[in-house]
Amino acid sequence: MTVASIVLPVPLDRSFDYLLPQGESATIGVRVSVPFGNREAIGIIIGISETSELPLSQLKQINHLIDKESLFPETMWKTLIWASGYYQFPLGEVLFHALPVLLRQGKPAQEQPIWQWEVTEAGKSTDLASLKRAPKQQQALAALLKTNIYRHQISELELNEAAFQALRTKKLADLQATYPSCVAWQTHFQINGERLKLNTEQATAIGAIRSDDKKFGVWLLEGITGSGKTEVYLSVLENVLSEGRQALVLVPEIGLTPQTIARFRERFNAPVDVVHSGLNDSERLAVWLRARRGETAIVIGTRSALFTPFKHLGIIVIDEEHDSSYKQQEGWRYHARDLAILHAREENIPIILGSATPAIESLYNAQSGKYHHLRLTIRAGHAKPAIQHILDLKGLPLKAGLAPPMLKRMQDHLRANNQVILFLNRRGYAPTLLCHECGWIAECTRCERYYTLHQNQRMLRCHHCDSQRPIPYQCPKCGSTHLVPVGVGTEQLDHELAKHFPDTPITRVDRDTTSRKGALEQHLSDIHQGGARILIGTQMLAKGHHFPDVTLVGLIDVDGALFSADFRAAERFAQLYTQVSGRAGRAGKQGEVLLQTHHPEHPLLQTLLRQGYDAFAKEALQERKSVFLPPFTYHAIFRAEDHDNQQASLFLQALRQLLEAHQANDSHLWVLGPVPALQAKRSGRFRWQLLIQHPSRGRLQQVLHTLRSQIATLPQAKKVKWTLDVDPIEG
DNA sequence: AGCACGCCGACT
DNA sequence: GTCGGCGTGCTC
Repeated sequence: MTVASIVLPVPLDRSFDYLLPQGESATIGVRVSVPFGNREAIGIIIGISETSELPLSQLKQINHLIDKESLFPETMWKTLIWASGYYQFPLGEVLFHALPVLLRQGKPAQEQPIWQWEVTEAGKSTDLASLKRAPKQQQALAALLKTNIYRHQISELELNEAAFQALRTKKLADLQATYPSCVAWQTHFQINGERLKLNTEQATAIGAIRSDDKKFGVWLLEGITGSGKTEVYLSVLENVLSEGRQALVLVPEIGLTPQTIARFRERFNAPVDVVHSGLNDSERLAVWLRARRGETAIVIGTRSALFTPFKHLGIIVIDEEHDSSYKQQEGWRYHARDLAILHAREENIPIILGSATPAIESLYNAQSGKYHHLRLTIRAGHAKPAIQHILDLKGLPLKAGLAPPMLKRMQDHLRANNQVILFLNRRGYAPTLLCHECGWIAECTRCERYYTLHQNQRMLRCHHCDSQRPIPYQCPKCGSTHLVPVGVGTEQLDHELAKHFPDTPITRVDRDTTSRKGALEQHLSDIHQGGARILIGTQMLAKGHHFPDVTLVGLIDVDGALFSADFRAAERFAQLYTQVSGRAGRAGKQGEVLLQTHHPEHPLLQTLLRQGYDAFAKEALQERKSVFLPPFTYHAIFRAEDHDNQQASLFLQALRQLLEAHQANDSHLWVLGPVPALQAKRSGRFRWQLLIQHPSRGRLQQVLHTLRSQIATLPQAKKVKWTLDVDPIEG
């Protein structure tokens, strides 16, 4: 009897043993259908043996095997097993997460056929006139006599499915499965088009990576905006692809711009597959299969594209490696950049981390020699660096959060026929609605957070749980009708500027104006075509896009980032600031960046503006070192939530007690909490968290591991919803 | 996670 | 009298 250990997509940290059907053989990594409880489930075999901890008579038998060979390349398998341990997340859920949806559902790991209608012999010899009483069928048959018709094209040809089905019952036409034919791209690989002329820095970077591109190595490519990072990626890829090896390119969630994709497609005479949110499940599976068979040369995609299996992967590129969208923020909280590095090591291939503003962690790794550090400091073309000003708000009269000098500069830039971008990281009209008589503030009771006033929708909305209610006419406490908005959001900025610049078209880009599908793209193309002169946006406008006619960038409220409780807020601000100021004034036009703050003397601002991102990062690293923060220590956060305010806190307190036993013989183990989470109450649930810190990653892992096995014995654990976040990026 | 079993409140 | 609420327990 053969016993198979099987994991399932359930939050259980264990496998289940099943008997293999008589005469069948199986290997690790294949899917099976098994009876599980009183339902049927898809599982993945993780081990084969002759024995089980249970008597064989108690084991159920596998219903059937779905795959003949493992769905996971050897290296991917190792990476995923490691990741399950490192992130303390059940292996079954990790493995299923790494598969396309259709494979999770048990669909065969084969290309879905494309169905096409074709005419039968009987159909060919049929007189069209005989169908004159069924005009639709007549048209359909006439069309089929000319050429086969793909099922998905029927509506485009103004024919209908029913007509074809009728022809089938008459045996005049039939459906035929076809599979896209494939020619090996390697045999006629070619590099297209003219290469841009490289500057010395680019040539050096390319040379360095190329000379070492057969083995593992992490290359931190730090290149200022406009310094030609993409050109470096492309040139390095030339080498890899010409040897018949494949490439994986990861981009941030909103960084997948058509221009970037076009550059990869244009350069190589080889198939480039893009995994984006617009793909349906079968298209995703198709990319997965093509990559696995080696039929695609390059896969470009966001975080989850990391799990694409390749026949012969030659290199990984992580663009904008500092971007927080590489960290999964729910369920299995993995970091795609960190896992990609691990995977590259497993594959023994190079990995390039590209950014204008590398993560502090990455710079630290470069400094300590773990990564190679390459710099691109020369901006292409004639663009001069932007002029930077700090605008001290103290004592200035503000109009919708704008100081007079800001309005003046906007006026100047608009007169010169340029575009202006204003960043304000707060959507809605005003962050609070206040009663002028008694001081009452409109608050979402489920989250204990202020409602944001949305004037256009005539609603109060909670930005934490997304609940909404009508704007009250009277104060519910004192009955006064004198309710006033306090603070400024993008919507209000929009209103005010429309009054101030009545003839200037304004576009606002935030979650409210881009929630409709395709709306963001529409806004962006408007901006590009010059249809908007003033652009108002939250952070989402900053990433990945550049607008050549923008010469003035205004940051409306910088103080929030300077005095945040989250130690990473300053880093994120510095990255945003550097990215946007790098984009001001390309194409030979002088750019200008204007920062509004009440704290112009703040050392962080001073360093950033006078000496740039690298100097800022050095100081930030020093500071983190002195207060024992990452990357000098490692963090893990237990979060718990419950409807009852007590339970989550009690559970974490119990955890803390377990930790105290570890602390007794390990003075480096720090425990902070339990404390209420940043959003202490959300959607009616009370949220608490417990931070664990240790200077040794391995030691922290051991502690987490034992802790997790102990949790099962805690009675409090069953009452609350808890999660563990290893290497959290939000406090 | 599902899904069943099980024991208490408002209803055709 | 039942339908159904979600607490608890189990899954080879």
